[in-house]
Amino acid sequence: MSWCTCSTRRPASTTCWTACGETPGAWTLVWTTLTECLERAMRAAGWWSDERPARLELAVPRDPAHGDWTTNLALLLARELKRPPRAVAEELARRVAPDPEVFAGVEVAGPGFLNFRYSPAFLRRLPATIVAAGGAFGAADHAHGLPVLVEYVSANPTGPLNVVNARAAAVGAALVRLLEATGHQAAGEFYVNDAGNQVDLLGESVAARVAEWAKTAREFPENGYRGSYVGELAEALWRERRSEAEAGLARPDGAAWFRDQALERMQDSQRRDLASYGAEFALWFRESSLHASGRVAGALAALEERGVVYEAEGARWLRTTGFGDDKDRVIVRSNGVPTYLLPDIAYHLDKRARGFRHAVNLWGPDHHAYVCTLQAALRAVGLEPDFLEVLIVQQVNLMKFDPAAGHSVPYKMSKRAGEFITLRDLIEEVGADCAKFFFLMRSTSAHLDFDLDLARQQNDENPAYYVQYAHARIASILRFAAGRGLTPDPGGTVALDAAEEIALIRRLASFPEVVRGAALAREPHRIPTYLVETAAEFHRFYHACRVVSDDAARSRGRLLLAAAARTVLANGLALMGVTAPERMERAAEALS
RNA sequence: GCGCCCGUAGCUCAAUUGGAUAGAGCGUUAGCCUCCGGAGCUAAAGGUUACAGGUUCGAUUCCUGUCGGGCGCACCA
Repeated sequence: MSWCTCSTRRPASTTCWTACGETPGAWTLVWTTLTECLERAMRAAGWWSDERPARLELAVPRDPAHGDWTTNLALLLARELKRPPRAVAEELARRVAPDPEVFAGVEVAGPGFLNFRYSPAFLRRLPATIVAAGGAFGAADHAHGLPVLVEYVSANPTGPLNVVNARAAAVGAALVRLLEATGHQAAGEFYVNDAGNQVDLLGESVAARVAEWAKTAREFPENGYRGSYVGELAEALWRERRSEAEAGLARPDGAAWFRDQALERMQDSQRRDLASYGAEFALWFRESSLHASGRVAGALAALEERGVVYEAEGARWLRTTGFGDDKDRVIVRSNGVPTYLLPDIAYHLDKRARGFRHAVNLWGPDHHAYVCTLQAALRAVGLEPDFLEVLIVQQVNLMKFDPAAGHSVPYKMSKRAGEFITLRDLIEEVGADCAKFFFLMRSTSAHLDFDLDLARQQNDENPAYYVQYAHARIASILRFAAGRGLTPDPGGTVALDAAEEIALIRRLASFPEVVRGAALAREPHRIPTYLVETAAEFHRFYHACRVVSDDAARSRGRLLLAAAARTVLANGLALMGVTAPERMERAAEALS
């Protein structure tokens, strides 16, 4: 193992976070070294205990007056030690020795906070560090390659994707990127429920529509799928595969052909929609493969071996009570057919068997009652208690402006069966970037009011353009400067000491911590929140500090800072799956 | 009836898992372009964080109860 030659002496493989130049493009958080620094101080004071690290809290304070990093460690210790918090803080402050290349020092403030402040030299160096790191800035190896499977969307293949699927797709894809950026080995997966009677029903519905083309009598199934896409599927089959379709209608067991055709085509359609939306899945996992490979039967055997299955009322029950569920669940019906729970167990055993150490599932609001059940079932079959983590993606209310009411009201979808707004409609209406930005802007667990009119507007009222505009504006400045032969100062040698310059640098410095927090809390919305604030910080800098001026040295220094801001904005947008445009053109205002 | 999510400025939402003076956008009002993109910036106004208790140095955050909104409560998936 090689070691970085700078003062941190960190193993080069885990990368050095200072601008020492030994491992450019690599960035380990200040967080890591501050944690170690506090650990040493506690050991020196004799206050160390092994469970301490898990509780150690470091944060970037809201108020810049409180420094660049802060910890409430002394306040927590004071309770255990039964000593005044200020006294504990003072003693810790005497013993911590933050790297002088990075921190100007530590101060005790308020009831007993320890506040750390970056050194001027570190701040001056930072823009060059960020630009050198490029797309890697913000990423850090926190999880050491922990394999995590994120399952999301997983819509039934019986119809087009809806707006909640669109929200889940935006959140899931962002989560995968966030986990990768924080050192997880993350994979996205789509679970296809192709084995239930829903798919049979779709097949029957399509067959009935094909029969209309064939002028054959065939009853449309009760509760069949009546959306216009069923008719379109039928027409496509009739035009492209007429002889097979006719044979399928004639045979008593011909429904299977329609089911398989409908399934393939629906899945292709969903795959195309999601790909155009930037949600790529490493695997589309079919439930039917679990049955075919014997894994469902295997799961049942594993459960029985553990003695958590019993018979009652002609069915077989899983004793999920005792593992956190409030009642036991049927896994094999009295007619011998498994319920959905059993393949779900088999599926998660398969996830674990494929090497994933953790599973994150994104489910719609109608499944939240099932969370406890499945988690209990997985514990019953012997998986780690916290193997499965479920995030509920809450519902979306599409809103439209109502002139009569004077404000936006929920957009009423057509009452006709099967008519609803699809993911594709939404992209055509407001654009993929805008849709993703709006979905990611809000906390996943909260209901979302999606204002269609606002999202469609290409003007200053649309928050989605604000961040993109800042990025495009920086690109424009760099183009303008290049035309005058000015490029960013690569060495970061020019002092940037205007208040707006320092405020911007400090904000850029906190990006890796925001990424870490967003990934850890599974809260992608922290990224757009941060980016909006960062864009605002940049605009303030832009208005206060003329970038390209007659002073070439100063111009190059400010160009470097602008380039660093662009790097952070681009990296944040990339995490969201939103494009970072080099230039933006306003659409024609004349459009109705 | 039971369970889960939510209740923060007129509206839509933040608030770094219990931290310091609760912040943005939209809307309202008043300002800022001889100059790098005005899709921008500055400022004002707007709050008993639904309500009542509790836990502690400290609560929008945690606990209990009440009110209000949403979603679930199958041998459907």
